[in-house]
Amino acid sequence: MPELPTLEIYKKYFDETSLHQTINSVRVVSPEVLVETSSEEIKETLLGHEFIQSRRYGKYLFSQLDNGLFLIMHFGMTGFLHYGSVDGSRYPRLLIEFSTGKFLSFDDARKFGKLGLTRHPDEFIKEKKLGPDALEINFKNFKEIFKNKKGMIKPLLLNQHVLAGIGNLYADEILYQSRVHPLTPAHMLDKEEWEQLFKDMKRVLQKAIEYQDKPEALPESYLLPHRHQGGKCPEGDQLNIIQVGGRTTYFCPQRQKIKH
DNA sequence: CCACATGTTCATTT
DNA sequence: AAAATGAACATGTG
Repeated sequence: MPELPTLEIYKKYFDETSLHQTINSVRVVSPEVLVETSSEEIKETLLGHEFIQSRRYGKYLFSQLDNGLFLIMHFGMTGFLHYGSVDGSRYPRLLIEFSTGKFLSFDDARKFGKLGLTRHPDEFIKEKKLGPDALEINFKNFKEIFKNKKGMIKPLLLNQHVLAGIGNLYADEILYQSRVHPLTPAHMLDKEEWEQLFKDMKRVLQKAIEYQDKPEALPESYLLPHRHQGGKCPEGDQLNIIQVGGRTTYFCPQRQKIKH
């Protein structure tokens, strides 16, 4: 489920389990997930060192080592971290063993995840042309990034170059909360709708983190618990399912009317 | 066997 | 440059 709230949970998990322990062994199980680095370089960088802190930006987690380098982690669609014994991880791609005998596994069945190294996360973020982080951005900048954008609102929310962190599920939730139709051209939204969208984006992301990124467990008044075939809007209408920018999109035709 | 999946990137076309 | 569309990536699940 790796969207921003997921990453926030992963960061907490990483910080609580994997800091300040010397790394005793490193196994790159699937070199295919490495970007601009090699198994050898990963080993050299990690071995004998320890993680001292981490930073989340959008859907990325940067884990800093005591040698100044950062392990970059992106979790794709099915990636997650597991700390403990090796058995707890079915599809390990990178296995780190600490001096305590415990393992940290970067697990990713589908291998859409990516691992890399950098000395400067800010440079990496710049090179990747990532937009502002959805949880950090203020309203002024939020308005600014959509200025002159003519595209549909949902693909823009999903575009990591515009705004970093929002994925398919929470994009649907944010638009639902804001009563904005996913196909609405960005320039059609008025000032009040932008304010609503900004407010709901923050609220949804924070709520998702509060609920441990379990979309199904959100309150009944949210879209996500009903986001499945045959699901109904809490207000009674049948949810519509359409494709937007190649992604499956759920919305309530009553709540979210297209403007024109 | 088929359809679908929380993400990103690239090619093609408008 | 922008924006829309579709495919590709690799693999599990229903």
